Amino acid sequence: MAPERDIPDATVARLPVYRRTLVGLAAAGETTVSSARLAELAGVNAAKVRKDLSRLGTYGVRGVGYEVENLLMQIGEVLGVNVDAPVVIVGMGNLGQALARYGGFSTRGFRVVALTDSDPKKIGKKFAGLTIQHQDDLPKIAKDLDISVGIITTPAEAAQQVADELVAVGVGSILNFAPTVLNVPAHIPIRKVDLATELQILGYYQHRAS
Amino acid sequence: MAPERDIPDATVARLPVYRRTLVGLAAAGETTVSSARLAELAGVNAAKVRKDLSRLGTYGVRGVGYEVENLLMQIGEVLGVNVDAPVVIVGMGNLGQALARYGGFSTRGFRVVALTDSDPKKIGKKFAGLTIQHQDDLPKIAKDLDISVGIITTPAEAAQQVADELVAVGVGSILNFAPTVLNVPAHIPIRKVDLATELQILGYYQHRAS
DNA sequence: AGTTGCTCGTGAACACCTTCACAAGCGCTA
DNA sequence: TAGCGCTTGTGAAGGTGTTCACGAGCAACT
Ligand SMILES: NC(=O)c1ccc[n+]([C@@H]2O[C@H](COP(=O)([O-])OP(=O)(O)OC[C@H]3O[C@@H](n4cnc5c(N)ncnc54)[C@H](O)[C@@H]3O)[C@@H](O)[C@H]2O)c1
Ligand SMILES: NC(=O)c1ccc[n+]([C@@H]2O[C@H](COP(=O)([O-])OP(=O)(O)OC[C@H]3O[C@@H](n4cnc5c(N)ncnc54)[C@H](O)[C@@H]3O)[C@@H](O)[C@H]2O)c1
Repeated sequence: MAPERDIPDATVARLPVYRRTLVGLAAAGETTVSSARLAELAGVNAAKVRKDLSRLGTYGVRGVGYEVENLLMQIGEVLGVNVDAPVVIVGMGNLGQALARYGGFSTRGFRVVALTDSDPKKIGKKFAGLTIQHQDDLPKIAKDLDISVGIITTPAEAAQQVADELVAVGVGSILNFAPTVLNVPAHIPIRKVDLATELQILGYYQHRAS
Repeated sequence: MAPERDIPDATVARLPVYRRTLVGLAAAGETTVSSARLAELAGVNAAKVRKDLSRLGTYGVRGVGYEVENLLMQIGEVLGVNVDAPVVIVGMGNLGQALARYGGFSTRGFRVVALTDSDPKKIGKKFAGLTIQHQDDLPKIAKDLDISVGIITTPAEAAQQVADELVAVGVGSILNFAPTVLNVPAHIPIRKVDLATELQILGYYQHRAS
């Protein structure tokens, strides 16, 4: 039951990519895959794949490769994809609406179960079968639906306050789209998706090449 | 003129965060900032800030700190934020529309100048002052507007094809939102923004904590 | 000018990650 | 059972990134 502990961060970050690749292979009817092939499809080095997978306690078969289904199950176990985590999206502007309508969550172990906003004009509107509720009702929503993940898509100025509210109602992890650094207790995992930062990084490499 | 070469990847990835922080400080009327303060606001270690900034050839003043305006200019120079890079968004679905309406590009050196899609029903629609054009017209668009950056927000299945088309018309860098690994020539910088991956990484850390 | 307090820049140590290279192991065939 | 081809798992080496710790330098005040 217990997945192996202490998987390196770099490995954890690659597991979802392996998983996605394996889902594709399984759909194509492949039953086994070598580290070399998986590496090519996932865009990484083959030795890295083997080292990563060995961290799971997963063992491949020498001379043959890894069993696709088995590997999928093991990675799913480690990532917790097999449990369905309830998600709330806070801030139903441009981005929040796009996320609410996105269908790619369900196959990855996440289910958007609530949408909130602080703008009275938005309350009551529907997206993808859910009604936007007021941010002030978050405590009740979180309790009723046992919210586990919070996604922040508010303007940067409101993001810290929203993060505090999410932590207060017991959310277990946070994904932040607002371009600002958030302070949360150390035990709450938090990650950011920062489009503008990515573009600027690209800017550097392109700029430098010329 | 020439910025220092060979800035480590890890440093480059942090420069946009420093920049954003400095913009905030400048707006608040601060003229100098210490590495300790900048570190706290940017959520990193102070020694790291100093090492990063020393890579720019930027010099602070001992006993005082760094001059905010000067630092902003230097980072902007390195990132190429001071030139206005024309951007095309390919795939005007949920996400593409949200990005098209997003106002945060202009202050970071990027300007969305064209939107394309392959769905005839979407051609001609307007977003944020731009009209969606057909993907087949990309060569002409790229030439006329001197497109420098391509953002891919199509379904994963179409992403590689779109990437090839972007490369063919001479785009200088690519930002990919589709959950798939893209193959592009080595000289084209490419980065991905992968929401589902981020959620799964969070899943691991949350799962593990329990 | 001398002293004090603060902050930078950086060498050195450490931790983490990647890559190479190869022995060990598996399945298949004869 | 022996031999062969293929692929894994991992020790070791090399590289990158982080953090510590401290000398050096500037400003301000006496
Ligand atoms: N739209 C994009 O493509 C894009 C791209 C990159 C980053 N971002 C970032 O994502 C965030 C959202 O962007 P957007 O374009 O959707 O902005 P938006 O202004 O369209 O939407 C923000 C929403 O948050 C709500 N809100 C504000 N304060 C709130 C609070 N305290 N509690 C709950 N809801 C609150 C607003 O009512 C609004 O509906 C911003 O931080 C932006 O910088 C957006
Ligand atoms: N919407 C989200 O919140 C979200 C979140 C994470 C990832 N993504 C990813 O971003 C991508 C877009 O998501 P979406 O929800 O906007 O999808 P969507 O289906 O709403 O939009 C895709 C658009 O791309 C267009 N398109 C398809 N093939 C094309 C081609 N060859 N050339 C040009 N345009 C083409 C379609 O006509 C459509 O308008 C997907 O890969 C999705 O997995 C989306």
